Amino acid sequence: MTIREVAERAGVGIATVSRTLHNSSRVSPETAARVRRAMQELGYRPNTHAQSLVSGRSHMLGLVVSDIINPFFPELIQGFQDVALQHGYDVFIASTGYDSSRMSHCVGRMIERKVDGVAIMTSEIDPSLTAQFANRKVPLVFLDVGKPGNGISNVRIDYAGGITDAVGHLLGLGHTDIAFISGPVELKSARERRTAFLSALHVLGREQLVEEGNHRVDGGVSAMTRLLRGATMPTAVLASNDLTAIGALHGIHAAGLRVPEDISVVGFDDIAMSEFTVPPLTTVRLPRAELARVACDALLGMIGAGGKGAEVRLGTELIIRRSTSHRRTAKPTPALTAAPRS
Amino acid sequence: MTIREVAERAGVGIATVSRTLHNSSRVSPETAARVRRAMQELGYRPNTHAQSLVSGRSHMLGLVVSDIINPFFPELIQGFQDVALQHGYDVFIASTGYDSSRMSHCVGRMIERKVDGVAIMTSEIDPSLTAQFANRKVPLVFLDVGKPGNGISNVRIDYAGGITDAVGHLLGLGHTDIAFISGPVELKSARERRTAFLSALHVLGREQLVEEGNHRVDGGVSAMTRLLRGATMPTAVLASNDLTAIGALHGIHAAGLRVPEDISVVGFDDIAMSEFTVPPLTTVRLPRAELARVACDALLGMIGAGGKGAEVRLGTELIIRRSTSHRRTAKPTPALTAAPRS
DNA sequence: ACAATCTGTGGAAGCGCATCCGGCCCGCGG
DNA sequence: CCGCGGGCCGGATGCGCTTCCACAGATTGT
Repeated sequence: MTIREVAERAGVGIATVSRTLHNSSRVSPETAARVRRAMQELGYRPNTHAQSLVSGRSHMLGLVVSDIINPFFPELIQGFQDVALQHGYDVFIASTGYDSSRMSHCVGRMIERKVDGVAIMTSEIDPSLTAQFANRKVPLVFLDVGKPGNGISNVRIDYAGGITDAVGHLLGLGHTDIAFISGPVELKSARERRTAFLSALHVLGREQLVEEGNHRVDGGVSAMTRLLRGATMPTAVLASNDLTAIGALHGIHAAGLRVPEDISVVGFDDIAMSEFTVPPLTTVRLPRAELARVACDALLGMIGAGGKGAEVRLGTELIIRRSTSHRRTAKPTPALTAAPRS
Repeated sequence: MTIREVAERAGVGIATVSRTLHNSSRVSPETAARVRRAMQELGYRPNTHAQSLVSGRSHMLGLVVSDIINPFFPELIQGFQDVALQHGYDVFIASTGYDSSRMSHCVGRMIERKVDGVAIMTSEIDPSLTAQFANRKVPLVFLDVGKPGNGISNVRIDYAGGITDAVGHLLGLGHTDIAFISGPVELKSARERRTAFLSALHVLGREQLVEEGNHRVDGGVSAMTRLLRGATMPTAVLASNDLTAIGALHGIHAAGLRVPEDISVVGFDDIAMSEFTVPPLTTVRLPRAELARVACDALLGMIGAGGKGAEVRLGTELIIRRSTSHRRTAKPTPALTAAPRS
């Protein structure tokens, strides 16, 4: 099924078919209609590889994420795909799973497939890989870690603002023994949140409780367990992301304590699941849909205009649910609290 | 950067470069080494569009899922991609979001991009769309709903077995008032589970409580709420998938009841989150990684051999965690139970 | 010794398409 | 009535690659 067969059936030349396909004004309406009918009848589909070969563009966008299993990313992917599809682009997803060789492989494939632009929504990427894109003049959008320049844009999230809001909320509830469960230190965005926590609590002038997690549930569980065994038990815990907070919820429950009566918990991201945890999680919403839209728009803008990159800033929003409450005057011990498990 | 430049630099013909690229034995080792060095120095990458144009194959596999936000699918996607990548294939993901026009659009793009095979991991697909693939001799793998044939394979999950196990577990714990929260009736796999539940409980010879959900958390919440308001309150609830079960957990907690003391809950799927709910969810594991592997293998097999399709069956496994326990002798009412919320 | 193979290589055709360029026909002004 | 411009259209070309075919030189069998 080629353009030639369509041309034959419609009784026109192949050039006319091609023009019709692209809604060129240089085809008379009657001819166009005839061509379109022929395409319809034959079930014709243009071969994108031939199109790409001739045009040098693939109408594909690359999207690099670190872990598709992390609920943060599917929502991002969805939003990104929505925008891309609207503009006639397809999305080529690379989930690296924190594996640098796989990452490198995927970058290679993207180059071979001649993606028109790439959104790198993870900070765990080797600069030599991004350089490969830059060398080939592939527009890039980074999350947090990019420096805007020629063909490079960056979306910056105001993590510090979000953390400050969360700490303010906890302080307002009377909490002073507030612990933080951080993400992996290698992650720039995680370090940023940790730093913001520390400086937000600096006013209290005392040593702060910080445990390291891994931005996954299991890390939250073990960090929480360590916190519970510590000398000073916190009355509130702020987690670097929602998965970690869910882990904390789990850890607290396993220790026979209750949320928020005994300990308040705050997350970060507002993944879909947070609304339905037990109890529903107070968290800082990171606007993923908007992030996706902004990133995709930035990419499309650079493709179209070949223009300079830009930096876009995105704020956050505190979502108060039921995992936070006023600090209790008397701190309970596990022994005094009925274990909710039979 | 084309094959011609590489040929020039290596002092050979383009045919030799192409042969080197494909590790043809018809190139002398010395020449091959020279060519490879030239490719290295130039940072050469073959243009896949040219390759696809000439070969008619794209080395891409399509993967159709209904909702990438549903945690079931990211894990499936991950597994599928793993296998595909190992065999040198890239994956083109279409998340339809239950929108048939988007679905149709994505199918069109897959055809245009000449995918070598498609895994359709959702039953919500219009037969006319799958026919488009079949007409073009694109191998297909279905989940549950396919009839194996020429170029069509099917992976069948033993939902009935899983449901029977779950019901058996509950029966063994002394429960007799067991409710079921089904998925959407349009979904064949959901109907299958519902039917299995009904026939597994047929032995009790009484009317069964069934509420309809939507395979999402919110549907689980509202179905559970309805159940709690009903004339006979169940002592155990079986949900059609884990998301629904999580919703049930939420609904029970919101009503001031406890799991599993007051009501036992069982899910289906065993998504990653189930391990960390409060309390951890007893559920029926659907082997997603294996499902992905089997589906991808089936596809690759059909591509390679052009062979007939086959049907593969996959069993399930009951995972017992903490959301189920023995039936209490005295059923509590909400008023008698301390509401765990301040 | 010569022919018959075999090995390593290069040239050229063609995959399906977009697009440049040239040709046709119509209607207009001179 | 002729020339000329503009609106439509068709053919040729080339995108980068694979692969068929041709060919030169080396190797073997007879």
